[in-house]
Amino acid sequence: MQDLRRRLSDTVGEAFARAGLAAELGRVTSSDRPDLADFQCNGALAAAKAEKANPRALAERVVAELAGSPDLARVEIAGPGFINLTLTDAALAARAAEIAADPRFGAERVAVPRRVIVDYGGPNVAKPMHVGHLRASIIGESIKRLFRFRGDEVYGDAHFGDWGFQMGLLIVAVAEEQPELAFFQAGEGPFPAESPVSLADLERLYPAAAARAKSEPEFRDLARRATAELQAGRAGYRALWRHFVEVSRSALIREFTALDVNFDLWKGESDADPLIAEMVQTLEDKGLLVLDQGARIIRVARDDDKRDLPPLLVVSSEGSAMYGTTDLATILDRRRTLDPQLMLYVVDQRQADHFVQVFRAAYLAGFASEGELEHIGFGTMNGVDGKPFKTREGGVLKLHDLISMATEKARERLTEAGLGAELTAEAFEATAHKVAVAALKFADLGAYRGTSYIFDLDRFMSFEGKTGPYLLYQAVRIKSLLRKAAEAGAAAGAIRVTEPAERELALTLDAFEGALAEAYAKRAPNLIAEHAYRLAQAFAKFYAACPILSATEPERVASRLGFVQTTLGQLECALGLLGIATPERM
RNA sequence: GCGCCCGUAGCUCAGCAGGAUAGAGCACCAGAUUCCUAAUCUGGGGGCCGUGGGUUCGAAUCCCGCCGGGCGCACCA
Repeated sequence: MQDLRRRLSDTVGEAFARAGLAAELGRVTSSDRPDLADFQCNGALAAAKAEKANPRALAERVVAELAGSPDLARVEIAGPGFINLTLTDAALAARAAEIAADPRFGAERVAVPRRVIVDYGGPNVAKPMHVGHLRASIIGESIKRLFRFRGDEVYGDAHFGDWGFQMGLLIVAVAEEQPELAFFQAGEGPFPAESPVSLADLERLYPAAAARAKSEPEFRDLARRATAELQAGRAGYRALWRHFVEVSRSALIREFTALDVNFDLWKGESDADPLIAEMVQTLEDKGLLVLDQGARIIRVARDDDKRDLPPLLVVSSEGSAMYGTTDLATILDRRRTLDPQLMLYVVDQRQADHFVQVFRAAYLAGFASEGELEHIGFGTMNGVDGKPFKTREGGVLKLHDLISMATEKARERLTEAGLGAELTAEAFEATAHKVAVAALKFADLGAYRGTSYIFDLDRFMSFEGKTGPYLLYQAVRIKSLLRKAAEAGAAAGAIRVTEPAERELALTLDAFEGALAEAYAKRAPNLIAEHAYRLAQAFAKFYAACPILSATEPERVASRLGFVQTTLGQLECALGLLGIATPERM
């Protein structure tokens, strides 16, 4: 069940072929001039360039071949040779009816599903999530949902940062504060089952230790040795480390759940550790490892590189694994377990070079084929001053505090609207939370992921304009209308298209598939956000222009209720792909 | 220094497989409600698309230079 754009592309493509031109030129797009037509084809212009012919004359030939197409009310040539296509109301109504009957609201599936791992979120042991994690979580979650909806078999992996130097830092920090702990004794244990540290301890110890490591080489070396010993399997360190991981993970899951971000896999960097020794041997056997300044590296530069790409560091001069090492071993691990056809890394754009290094190393080692690994980079979130987001005191804002701020603002707005009186305290709180999450997510996903954006809570939380709350409002208004319809015993029926607002709504509903297809191809959720907003707007127009329950004829009520129901379904579907849930009232 | 990204309306951002009059939201101005959530809708003003060249019948979009901003450049992730 294709969308109108695809069907028209086929029709017009055939007309191009019959006119002796390339069928690919028949590509149809939605009209740039909705006042003139529904769709357009610019193929005659491209054909004219190739054939050195008059574009209007070529367009005439194509249009002649289109004569008699039953769905087209008008076919016109405009300007230098645009072919403008206008559908009949009946064809539009038929398509709307298809969408209404479709549990996928007009969206298609990929022809050949792939197994895909989306690696996102990037939480770390001992580090509370901060605003920097917001984008990775929001964008990754949306891409995961989009790929899954398109029909791929998708696994979201949190890829927990639970290995490497920061663990050594924590171990020496705890050892310094509580040297009497059993964990620091040699031997195989047993070791205490209770964690000697709380989340607050970890959050206090880690930044202090990280800062000290920068200024005190002795301390840094101590931590490096601890890291190496942990990775070598020292039992006490392992036992202590497991406590760090558990304390951190349970806190992180709470944070992610608040954002409606859910992972299928909580694999950590440590899971790749058992593979490292073997992997290093394999890399050695393949002749990829080179000893350089005491470290073992893989050279990944290529002749046609425009700059000097540093090698991938596989084993540090201390003998420990680096994040590139675990990333590489993780690819090997995934190859052996899930064997995905695609791995998407939703990570800050600033790590682009790192991923180029890791991916090339993986290709060289034969752990993946060219094109199976993809870095989905994103820009930073900046403050209203245009600089990376900071708290008023200049520190990094915790994600938890950010969500609290947004929720508080949502409560204020809802109270202003008098919603507090209508809902139970519990329902009010749930709604406020939904509004807050919608505001944050829509603001983030509304902009193209690659560019940085300015975080302005007041703007995001506005109930007017291109915001999450506006979209929720439209959905809520529809739900309210449908409740009234149910009370009145009115039901949706055959869809008819008569009013201009109905035409526009039908065309917008049809555009869902195109938006999703492009969002999928470009890994760009902002296109879904854009569609959701257009749909909400088209509905608002329809709602203002067309009486629904109070329409005079029962057929019209039924038809319009069909539009209403379908709009709600597609809107909630689109918002769902953005990770946004709608409340019942607001 | 080398490389990557960005520069579009007062502000925040789309558009960039070249194509008609460059769009949206906010802000500003003017309207609309006996009726389904007006937290809405309608209309209006506002732009040498950073800049200078080039390719093309046609450039915000492609190529080159320059200016301005952000970021990255192995033993932290």
